[in-house]
Amino acid sequence: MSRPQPLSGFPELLPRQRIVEQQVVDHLRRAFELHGFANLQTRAVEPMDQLLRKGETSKEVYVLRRLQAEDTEPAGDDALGLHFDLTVPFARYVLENAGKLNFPFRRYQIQPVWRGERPQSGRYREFWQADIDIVDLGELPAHYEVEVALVVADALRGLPLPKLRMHVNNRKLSQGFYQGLGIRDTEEALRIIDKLDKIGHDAVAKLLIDTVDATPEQAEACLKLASISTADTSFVEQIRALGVTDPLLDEGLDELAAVVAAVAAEAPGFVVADMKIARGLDYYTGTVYEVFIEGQEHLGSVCSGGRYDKLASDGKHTYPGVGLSIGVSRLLVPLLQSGALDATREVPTCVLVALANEDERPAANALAQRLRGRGIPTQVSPSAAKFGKQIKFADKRGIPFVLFTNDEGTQIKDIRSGDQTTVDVDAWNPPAEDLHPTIVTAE
RNA sequence: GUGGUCGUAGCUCAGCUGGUAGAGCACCUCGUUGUGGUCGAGGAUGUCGCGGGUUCGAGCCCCGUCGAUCACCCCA
Repeated sequence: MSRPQPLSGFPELLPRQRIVEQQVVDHLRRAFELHGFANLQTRAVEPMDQLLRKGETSKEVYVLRRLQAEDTEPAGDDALGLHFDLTVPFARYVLENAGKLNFPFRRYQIQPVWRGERPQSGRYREFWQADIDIVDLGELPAHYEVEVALVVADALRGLPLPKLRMHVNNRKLSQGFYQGLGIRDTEEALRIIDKLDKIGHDAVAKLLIDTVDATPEQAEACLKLASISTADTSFVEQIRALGVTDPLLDEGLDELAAVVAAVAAEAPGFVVADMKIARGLDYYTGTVYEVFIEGQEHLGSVCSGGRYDKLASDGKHTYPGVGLSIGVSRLLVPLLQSGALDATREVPTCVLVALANEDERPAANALAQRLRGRGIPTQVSPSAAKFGKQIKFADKRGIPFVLFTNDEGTQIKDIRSGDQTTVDVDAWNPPAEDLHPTIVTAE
């Protein structure tokens, strides 16, 4: 029997990597709660018709099937599929609980999602998303499009990550511009522009001409727009200078300028208005966001989202929303695997209580419990082996302190420096940075 | 889902035109018989991803499969 091999697209972490992930998630959670977002957890499955509502994403869904199901059993819309994001389940949850929720409602949700795609670096079949959304009843004020961007900027700040950049656009702006130009199928035009980075200027021009019947001049104007990218609100003048007018364009310009101005003020250097951001998902109707790791753009967006006006609607009421989803796995797994991110140790343990002989175990347990009582993670040595072995046990795991009991009383040794001093167990505290493992970045 | 490349010890890798496996690091023991890391000596380790085929003989050739990775697709 050979060793089991990993399953493609289902990454699993080692303990010290998981410590990093856990701390990042804790950080995000604290930040979201500081902004007043309540936590929510939704079930892993949704009915297929809910998941397929957006049409094109259908092929990515993992379908759930009973082992004992008969082949004759229908696997249609009443079948269950694993959710592929957290926005669609949330929209369903809002509709289901509309009567019990207070609007505007803000929530965060940190859960795994599943997609049946072929894995690549940064692309997984099971991965974690950290999602925030704000939904309202009927109308959603535009200022929430500013707020969610600020929350994410705040949440990502202070994490030991490479430089991140948020690219923002507004669908009204792009579609208004295309409309003003006289292009009919503005949705399709948007999808084509979204390919700009991948297939290049000329191929996009050709597609626009072939697919949406754009004239060469219209195609050129679309590409001109897409080339605009500014870190402040100067994009407004640049777009005005292109001479296209449309009411929808005006709306988009105002909304995007508000987002960019606010985020640039709050998190300098973080945001950039980027007219070629379009987003694949077709339910977005206003601001769209994509965050990239600078220099790692090939990984794709590590956080994205936007405003959606009609995702949650029961026919009578509509609950427009805006939200962003951080791809926790995409952000962390490549950094963990390359060693760019690591933890100071692989266990929570701060102190190892050494054992002189097995008879002392009850006393050692009591000693450990006193440290734990003051919040110091402590474990007792697995055996009364030679002290050198016991120190090695701690060293291999990165446990910084070993406690000995000898003629001099209780002594704590910092095994990094070798310093060993007699201490009062009920008064001793490790340096704050040693109490819990922390994240370290490779140079 | 489609196509390309790759898969040898825990890790990084070597292995000639097919002749039944090696290095460095890590690990274990001892020197140092109850305070680790250095140094020295010694030791253990693989169904060569898995399954099948060709051959007197396969780590090496062929087919399949699984995994890794890249591109497409799509997206966090």
